[in-house]
This record gives sequence, C-alpha cells and structure tokens, in this order.
Amino acid sequence: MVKNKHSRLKKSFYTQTDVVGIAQELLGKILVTHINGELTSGMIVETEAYRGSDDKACHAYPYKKTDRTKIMFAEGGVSYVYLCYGIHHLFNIITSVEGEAEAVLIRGIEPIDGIDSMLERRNLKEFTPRLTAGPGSLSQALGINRKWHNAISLVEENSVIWLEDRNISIPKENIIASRRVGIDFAEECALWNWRFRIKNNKWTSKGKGLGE
DNA sequence: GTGCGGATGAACT
DNA sequence: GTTCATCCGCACT
Repeated sequence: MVKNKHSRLKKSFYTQTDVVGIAQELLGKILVTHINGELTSGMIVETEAYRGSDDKACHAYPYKKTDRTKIMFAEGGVSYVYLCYGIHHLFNIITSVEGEAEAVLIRGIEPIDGIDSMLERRNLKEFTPRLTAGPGSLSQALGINRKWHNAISLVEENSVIWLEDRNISIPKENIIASRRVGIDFAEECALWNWRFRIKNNKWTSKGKGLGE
C-alpha cells in the first residue's frame, strides 16, 4: 500500500456540535462494514438529523436518558442501532460532545463494495435500488444488527463499521433538504427540513412526503 | 409484570 | 392508494 486515499473519518469529525451540518457533510462519504469476513460499503446519499435538546422527533428528547437512548449522550463517533416496528434495524451515527444527544440517521447509500454479499443478505437476485434505499434496507444489506452493532465505536482501529472520505464532494446545489418522514407526532419539529439527500440520485429512499 | 405503539418496507388493491 | 408483518422500549401498575 503506497497511499491511503481511503482515509477513515476521525473522531474530530463526529464531535462537531452542529448535527444538521454534519448530516449534510456525510453525503458523499462512504459507509463501510466488515462483518463476518464480508466487506461491504456504499456512498451515503441520504441522511436525517436528530437532536435531543429541542427536537421532538428524537428518541432522546427532551434530554431523555433511558437504557435505549443513553448511547446518544456519548461523545460522537459511536453507533446507535435500534429496532423499528419490530422488524427494521435503523443505523444512526452519534455526533457532538458527551452530554449532548445528537445523531444522524443514515437513510440511503449507493452500493460500492461487496454487492454480492448485500444481495445475499437482502435475498435479492437483481441489482436494484431496493437493495439499499431506505434505512431498514441498507442496514440489512450491510449486515448491521442491533444486537451486535449498537453502541460500538466507528473510529477505533479494529471497529467493524466505519466511515471513509474518498474525496467525493457534493456541491451544495445538489443537496436537497426536505421534511423528515414518519414523525408526524413531533408536531412543529416535523416541519424542519432536516432530511438531506443528493439530487437525482436513484439510491435515495422512496419515503412519503418528498417535498422537492 | 403488562400493554401499547413505533425515525419502515413490502405486498397488496 | 392501503394494510400488515412483528418485537423491543417505554410508561404505566
């Protein structure tokens, strides 16, 4: 190995205190998992920000610390994986400093490495956007499981999940901000444009309420 | 200990 | 457009 252009994101990236900004910066970054000897990765194309201090949609609002949410209060650079609707494992990245409950939900990736493994995990035969579009789908494709991958480090040398910067930058005009979905209970916070995705990317999820 | 509902996806009509 | 699978976390008792 002569050069390492696939550099892992460092802890200092995750400990930034602007979770909405981080959610946008994460677009174009590479999410990689190395699970059961299978390396799979994809470029992040869709994210959502959540904040425990004032965001009613966040599990940890208002600074609510429970067995489930306590990991969100940790220093940035760890995972938060939880089960939704009893079926779907949703993968979040914890950000900010210790004591603040901020997280970015990864909602869509564009597959890069280990596509065969992903197809197998999803029990699909064809390579279609269904493979990884949507938070539940991409977690399954990458082999992310709540039992094994909740509250693990994304920055340690031997971690099985990490993020890479492959020098892909997304121009601001290609980032679409829209309302988050599935959080109608969050009242006025449901209107916040904290969902970000890459314009014209077919690997973004097909969730309802896509306000263009 | 018990009951209820959810940051979804897939398969329907 | 609608329905439903399916189980943990949380708020009670």
